[in-house]
Amino acid sequence: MLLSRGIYMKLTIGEIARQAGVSKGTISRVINEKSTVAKDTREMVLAVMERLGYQPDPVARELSMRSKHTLGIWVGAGENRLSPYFSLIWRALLREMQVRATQFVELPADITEVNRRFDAVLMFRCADLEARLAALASRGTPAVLIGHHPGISGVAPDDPGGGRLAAARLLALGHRRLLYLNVNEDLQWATERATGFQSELDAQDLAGIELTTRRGEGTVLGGYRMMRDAWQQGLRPTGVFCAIDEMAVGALGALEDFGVDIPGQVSVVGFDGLTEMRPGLTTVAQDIQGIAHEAIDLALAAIDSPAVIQKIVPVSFLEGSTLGPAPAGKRNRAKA
Amino acid sequence: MLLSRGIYMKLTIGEIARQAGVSKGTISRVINEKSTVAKDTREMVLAVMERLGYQPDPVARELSMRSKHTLGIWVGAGENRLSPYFSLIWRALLREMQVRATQFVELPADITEVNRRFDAVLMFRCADLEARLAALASRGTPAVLIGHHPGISGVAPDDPGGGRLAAARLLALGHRRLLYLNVNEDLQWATERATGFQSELDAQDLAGIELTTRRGEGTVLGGYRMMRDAWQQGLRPTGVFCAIDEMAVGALGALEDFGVDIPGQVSVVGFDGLTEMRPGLTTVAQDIQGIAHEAIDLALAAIDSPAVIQKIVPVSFLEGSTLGPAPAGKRNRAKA
DNA sequence: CTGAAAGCGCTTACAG
DNA sequence: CTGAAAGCGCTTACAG
Repeated sequence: MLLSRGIYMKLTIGEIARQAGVSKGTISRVINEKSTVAKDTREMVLAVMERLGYQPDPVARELSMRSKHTLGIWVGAGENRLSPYFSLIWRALLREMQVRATQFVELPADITEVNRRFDAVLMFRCADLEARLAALASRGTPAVLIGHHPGISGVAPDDPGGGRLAAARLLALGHRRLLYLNVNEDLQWATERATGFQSELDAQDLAGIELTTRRGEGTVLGGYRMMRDAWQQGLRPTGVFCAIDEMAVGALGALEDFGVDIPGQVSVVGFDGLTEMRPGLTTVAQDIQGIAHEAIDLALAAIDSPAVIQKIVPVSFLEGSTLGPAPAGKRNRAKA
Repeated sequence: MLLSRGIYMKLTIGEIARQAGVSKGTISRVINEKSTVAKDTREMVLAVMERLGYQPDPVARELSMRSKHTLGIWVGAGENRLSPYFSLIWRALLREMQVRATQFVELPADITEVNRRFDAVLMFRCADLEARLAALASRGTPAVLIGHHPGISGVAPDDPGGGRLAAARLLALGHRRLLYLNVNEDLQWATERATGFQSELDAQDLAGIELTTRRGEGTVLGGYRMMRDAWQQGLRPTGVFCAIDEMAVGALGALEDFGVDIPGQVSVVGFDGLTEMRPGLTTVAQDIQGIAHEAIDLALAAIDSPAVIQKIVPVSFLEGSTLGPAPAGKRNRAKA
């Protein structure tokens, strides 16, 4: 449909207002779902927007709506920015800030270069966390962590719960000989996933449970090597739980190379929910968008109050094609 | 330093203008490096901005500057959005659009859901490219490709040149027994990298060159498996060139598992420049930011003109620790 | 070389 | 329930 002022004119709230015969304020109220618009008016406006394919301009919304706050995201040198998980959480944060009309800026790794004032800063867990927190504290800038750490607001997935979930599902399917592939660094989330897994095994206290734990590099290659070595050394788990999906992908690769039937002989469960990496992967999924949402909430809250709030976002079990019942006849039988 | 209107006030151009004793217009001209500002004025303004740690608000700039155009990025279902390369190009595009004050929006995978009008759309190469181009053409929306394709504007790295570069370096270091690990899909860039590599070998026409090519999955695991199998089958290249860095990382892993000295016995060269994945990786690096820059240029140009422009962005050779001279005594010697 | 003013597209008190 | 108007922080003709 031709717009009256020329086809290349950007569609704005003004044009919608004109065609709908109401004021721009009313259009805005419809967009923002304010309750103060008459039903008829609302529907008429929506129809016009629909007909013209109008979408409000996010940049203008942001400038107009925003809280006057600037949030920084501080990615240090340590994080693996190329990891799939990081890529997802990053995009989730962007999307969230756009929706919340909050300005965000990426800080340089070296904070001494930062001249600009930030109302709050979002960080990821990293090796030099303490130093960074000190740097922020000395500037009086509140910090919020994706992860958790004593004395600072943060949001993290339910790592222990995820570990328990994985254990419960494996046990319910009859798996007794279990292998846990962990990362070789002492990372808090890794510890919690392991602890959760173990606690569920303890809680169920079934006969014949055998758990072997191995540690290695938290990558596809790391998972591959651990699984390959374990198998070569005669370990014959029926259920494998991996601290992160990358390792699960590697472990699956190794099992495939041995001609092992999945999930006929061995079931594999990962953690994070990156099924895009490996369609059909069974995994404990993080709610990445939810975490991003909470992180922004916490950051905004931290500007006004020094209260430390730690949020846990639930995880869910994504059942794919790499999980099945333990092979018949092997249940409860001791390792060869 | 305390701002006169309260410490929590957002620092704006108005405050800088007030403290510098000039108008907002002048501040803006300094920010934008217009040549029409007196040297003294400029320096004074810069000093004030520096002292206060002022940074212009990108959102306001965008709203005020922008070309009135909306660019869409169309990521289909096909791309591996979790790949490191995708993650980097995505962030580069974001940054570029921010700098260029161009509005951008991600389109849903299914274009029939798109009601909104886009002035141009940026796409990546994918399986259903033709169908997508047709969909855009029927709407009269110009498309620009990251990659290249007949009849459509696009920007791509110099894939053939990169292949040649890799070959030239390996040859110059005395490597004669070469292995090329390629992806198992017929992707244009893969073909061009291979062709470039081969063409340099042909051009130099040295004695004793042996090139083996293998194809496999374009992942770390794929590279690992190809290298492992090749080695197990007795292939003893001194130089390995991989179509993408992921494969190089995998190949290096396999060689490590065999206890092969790198680069003493074998040199490995990747493609893309993802040294973050593997510090010290020798690789043909793409200029990702440059590609993003050109892509936006082309998209903006496509709005005004139907001309088809194909841009090639140069690559560079990143010399890391996985490249060295061919082992002495093995040069020019035939394979065992 | 610089200032005053209009404008980017939207939101939101303030009236009515 | 709705309109008119001011404002978000910046840029850019237009004068001078």
